[in-house]
Amino acid sequence: MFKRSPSLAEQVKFHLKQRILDTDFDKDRIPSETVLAQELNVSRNTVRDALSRLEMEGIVIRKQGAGTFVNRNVRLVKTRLEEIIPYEEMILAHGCKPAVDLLSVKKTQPDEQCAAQLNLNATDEVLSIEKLFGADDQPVIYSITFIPTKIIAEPYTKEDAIPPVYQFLPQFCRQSFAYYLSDIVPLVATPGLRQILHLPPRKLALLSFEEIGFNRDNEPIVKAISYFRDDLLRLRLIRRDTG
Amino acid sequence: MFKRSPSLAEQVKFHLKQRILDTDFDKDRIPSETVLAQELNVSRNTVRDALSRLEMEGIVIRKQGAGTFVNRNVRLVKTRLEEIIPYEEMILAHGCKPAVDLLSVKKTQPDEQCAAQLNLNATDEVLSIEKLFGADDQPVIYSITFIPTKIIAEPYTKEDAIPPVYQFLPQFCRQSFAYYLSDIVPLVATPGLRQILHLPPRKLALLSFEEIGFNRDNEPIVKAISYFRDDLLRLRLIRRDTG
DNA sequence: CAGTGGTCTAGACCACGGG
DNA sequence: CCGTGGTCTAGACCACTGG
Repeated sequence: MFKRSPSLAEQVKFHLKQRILDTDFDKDRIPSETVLAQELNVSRNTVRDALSRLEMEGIVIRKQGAGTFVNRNVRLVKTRLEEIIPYEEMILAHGCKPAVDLLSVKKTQPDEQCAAQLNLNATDEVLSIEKLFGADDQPVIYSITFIPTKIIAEPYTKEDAIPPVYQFLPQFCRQSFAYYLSDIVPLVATPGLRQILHLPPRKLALLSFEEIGFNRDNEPIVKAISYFRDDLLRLRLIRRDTG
Repeated sequence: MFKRSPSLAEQVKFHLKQRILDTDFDKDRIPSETVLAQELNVSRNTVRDALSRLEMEGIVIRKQGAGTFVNRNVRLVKTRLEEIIPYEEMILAHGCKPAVDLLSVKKTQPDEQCAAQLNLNATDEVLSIEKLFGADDQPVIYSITFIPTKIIAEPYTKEDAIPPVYQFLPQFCRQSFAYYLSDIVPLVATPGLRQILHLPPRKLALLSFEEIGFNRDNEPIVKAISYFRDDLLRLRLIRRDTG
């Protein structure tokens, strides 16, 4: 029934997700793990793996002794912070038409903080990429990305900077991407930001992400700052008791 | 070597965490899963379970074919948003002395939004609990919690409101607590908030959490709003590629 | 090539929930 | 009490990394 790659568990997860959307389970109750395992012809562990992922996303609630149930609340969760997803997808998940506008791509001298965060010398330069993301033709995210020029290994064009950085890095820098260390910072929009994001007069505060990206050798390879219209792009997440 | 409860995997995780702090592994490399399984006399799956949790916390990095390594960067992560932890612990993790000040406990009429979020009728009241958390005697978090009075089943005193709500609920409301659905919202501090949190003149923006808590039957049972001094209590997290 | 982590299986026992 | 999810085991094969 299933092939390998992506993993069986991932396929089972996808299958169940679809079934949850399509099917009306009795009282939102999902068949037991044993039954699912037999139906899908995989081991119970694999089913459990898939269900665990769905539970992490809040799509499903498990109760020992009772069963596994669909969580109808969590259609409200549009973004899962722990996962990196392209901003276009985030905008799509909010039901809007995404757009990307590449504002600029240029080599610059990093400021002191940025140089320190990326372990750069005084003479090292960075490639700075400015983008503006729109949702239904309204600007919602403004981001600046800094990549040390010394790690860029392949020739690139402006257009190559449009996709997410973590695709640029493997492609043009021969760098793996492992994870972001992200700070969530609130701020009062500066006049410059107000103009770029077309903020209405009443909208004063913005949310920003300040992120340092690391490769699999745990070396910092990219810095990114993103400013969000939190009123248009809700940042919502699920929090659980001590896992 | 280990007892059961908490789970073996949890104990192994704890054991490894200690060992990471105490031991200097060669080039930060942790023994292989097979070796650990033999040493600790548990199955490799259990070791993997423990390592997966450490990896989620960013404490460890795994590389297929190469090994598992300590991540020395992630001492910087003070808060894991996906997990609910008492604010006192969060403050402790920042290296500060935590304090709780119970500002008020009183029955009130919920506003329209709150009533809708908690599925309340027009006549239902809520117990509102105001707290102020300090770090090294400096106020850093101000929180208000709303619990529908109709679910309160046991007599309580003011002091019972000091611990986290998700302890109050099982104890006095016979309610299980399953998860929070949390919105992250930036805002410009109002004069009232400025006074409560003793904000310095330059500090304009605050971070707030607007959370609805659900029980295991997926019914909303509590609303909480928290305002953070993000400059004193850094909100930092690890983001990975699509799990 | 040997050794690592990644995935999957089949089977066992436990703890809990609801009838 | 039975059926559910929670935990653990032993063993297998794969994919990848590094020397």
